[in-house]
Amino acid sequence: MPAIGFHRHDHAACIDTSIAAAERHCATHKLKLTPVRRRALEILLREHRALGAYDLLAHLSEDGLGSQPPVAYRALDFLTSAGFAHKIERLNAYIACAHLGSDHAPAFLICRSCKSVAEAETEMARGRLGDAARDTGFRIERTVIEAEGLCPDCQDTAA
Amino acid sequence: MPAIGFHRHDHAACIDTSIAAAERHCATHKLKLTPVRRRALEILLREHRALGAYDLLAHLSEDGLGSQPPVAYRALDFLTSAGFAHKIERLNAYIACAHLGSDHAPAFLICRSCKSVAEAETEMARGRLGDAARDTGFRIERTVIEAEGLCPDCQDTAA
DNA sequence: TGCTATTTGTTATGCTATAACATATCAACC
DNA sequence: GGTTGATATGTTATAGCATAACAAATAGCA
Repeated sequence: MPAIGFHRHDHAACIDTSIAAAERHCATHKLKLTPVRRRALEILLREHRALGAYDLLAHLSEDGLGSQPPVAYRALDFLTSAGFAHKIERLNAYIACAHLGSDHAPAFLICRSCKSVAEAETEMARGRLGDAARDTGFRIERTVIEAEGLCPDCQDTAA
Repeated sequence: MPAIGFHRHDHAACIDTSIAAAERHCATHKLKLTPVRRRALEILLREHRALGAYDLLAHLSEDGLGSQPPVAYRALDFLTSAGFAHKIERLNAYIACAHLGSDHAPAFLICRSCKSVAEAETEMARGRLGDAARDTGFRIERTVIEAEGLCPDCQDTAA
């Protein structure tokens, strides 16, 4: 299972590994992976794409785990706070973390054609953002780094 | 008037310069800076902060220039397409471009305390995002680069 | 002038997100 | 074991962001 990229991988194993990592992280940090939260994470992992909060809610609802928006948003708050999922600001959507367990500042490549999203890692202090922050004395706490464009497959299709 | 930063500058001159640059750009590119569009740009420049579409609409409405959401969104579409304004995805808000006229990939520093926003410039191919794109064959068309944190003033206040 | 494309006006609606309060569950402590 | 406080869930209502669709006006050009 590659950390970055649009290619295929052993998805069932990827889900199991991620859930196990989430459980370890919760045990270590005294967080509770309750049924709703765990199911939400499973759904995001299984879909393997950015889901809107209401899409997630629809899935949760099928499983009898809440039917009102706050249920989904609370689960997403937990997952994003714990680093198990990320919000894609450009899409107002949420995606399971691809490097679950490590503390990181994620970056995303978003295909405008097939809507697939790949996660990379960044260093907050690098690039112009870091330069600008240093120049002005700004203290960065969180970064949103997203690129929109065409993934390799969709470039081929277009050509 | 500095391109980057949170400090004071000659704001009236900054507005005039930007409007003039916008007019030149429209003349060159056969774009129409209609009354609504021009007023919207003036409002964004004058406010000098990120405004929600409905905030902008309220200002336009005071001037008798439309009272329904699409009016604001159309003006914003025009301004952002032309590069006269940018959307801050993290805030669902819009801000006048600080380097109006030049083609660029903007980056933003957003203070979570006072909500001020500073614009810097980036190179799309730099940093991890560019590395990841090259590694995977992804073709970047647009980037969203935003940092959230504390500006120098708010760091001082907190201390 | 008449044609066409663009812009604006307006209604209605859909998607995204949270405030507020009630209820339930859990863990720690006496 | 029961009380207490903190955390999590259920539910209603509403706020905030954005666009589809169509009608009317306006501008540029043959």
